[in-house]
Amino acid sequence: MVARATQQASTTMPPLAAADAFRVLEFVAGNRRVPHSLLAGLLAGLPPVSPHTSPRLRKAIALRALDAALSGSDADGSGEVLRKARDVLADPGVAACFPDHLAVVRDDVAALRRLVDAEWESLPPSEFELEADRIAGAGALDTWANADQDTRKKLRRLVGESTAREILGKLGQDPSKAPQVDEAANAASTSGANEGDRAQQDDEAHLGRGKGEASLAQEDCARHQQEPVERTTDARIPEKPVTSAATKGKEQATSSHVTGQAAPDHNKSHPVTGPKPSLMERKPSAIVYQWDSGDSDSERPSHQRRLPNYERRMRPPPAVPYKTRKKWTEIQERTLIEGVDKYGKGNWKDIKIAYPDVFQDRSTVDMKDKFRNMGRH
DNA sequence: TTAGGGCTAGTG
DNA sequence: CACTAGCCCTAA
Repeated sequence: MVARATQQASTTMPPLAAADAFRVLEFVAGNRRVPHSLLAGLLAGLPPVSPHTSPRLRKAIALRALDAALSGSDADGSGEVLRKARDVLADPGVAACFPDHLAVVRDDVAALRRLVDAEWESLPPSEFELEADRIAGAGALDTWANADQDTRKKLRRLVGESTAREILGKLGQDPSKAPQVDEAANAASTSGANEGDRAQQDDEAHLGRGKGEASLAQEDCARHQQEPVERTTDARIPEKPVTSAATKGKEQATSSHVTGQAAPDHNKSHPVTGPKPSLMERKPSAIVYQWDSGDSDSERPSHQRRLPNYERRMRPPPAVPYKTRKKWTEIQERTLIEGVDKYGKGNWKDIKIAYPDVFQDRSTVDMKDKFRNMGRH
């Protein structure tokens, strides 16, 4: 399966850029649950990666070597395990990864194992995880708050519709709140300065996170990386195949349901196609393979740990997202008219650039649509 | 980037 | 139910 996966990757996907290969490897190598054989398969399928840029990767590789050395039994008292571990630690590159204490405990296998466990636990988060945290995790509100409309669109693609809604909701654009509340908030904060505060409070309240920033994210990620490996049966990335003429027609027919809720599907006889593919949103049809977790495995020394059983289990489809609508303020309407007077109808880009504050959360298409609506009466 | 077609949440 | 405003999608 590993072989198949890597083969798949190398044949059906464009070759990974070195930087991306690095991220993949950095992420996978640092997950202790991923067996070394699997990592080796991955390495074979990726462009060459230099570990030198990432402490996490360096350390993960060193820890894997130590794990391998410590995996044998030392019950026979031959000292074989200890000798292997010493060999590994003799490598200055490995020793450099553990400046603190690990290199000191060279003749106590049990202590060494405990320390290796601790080192795994404290492995810094991968770039993937940090980035995910920035766009959909603890840092999401900041990132989204500072993103312009186009960037938000991209973010939305990445995190998926329901997560995007959740984040926007926390940013104070919650569609479930009464519109006048939204209006009031709008009027009160032309600058949006207090949005951040409120967002942060919301974030902490909703996510149960009271601690601060970077360290928090790190903790979070460190924890996640030791969590179960999930994998859908449909793990191949290109969810949306190259659009052929035939599928285009279908798509057009259904596309507008995409953002709508539980598409009523009236008068359309074909099956409802899912929302735009997102890298982070779960497909309703996805099947999850998951390590079963509920045991006290972490209490055992690493060499006695078993890889948990691989268990197939269905996940329910994600909650159906709702749409956010933002009413145009009077200022925006007036400015739009002024802009059209000044720059001419159709030069939406110019108008947007001319009044960046007013149209910060409006795309040029929004402006075009609004002007069309305004002209209808 | 823009124009235009079309869908739908929200409102009365 | 009808209508409108806001938004999305695609072609050009």
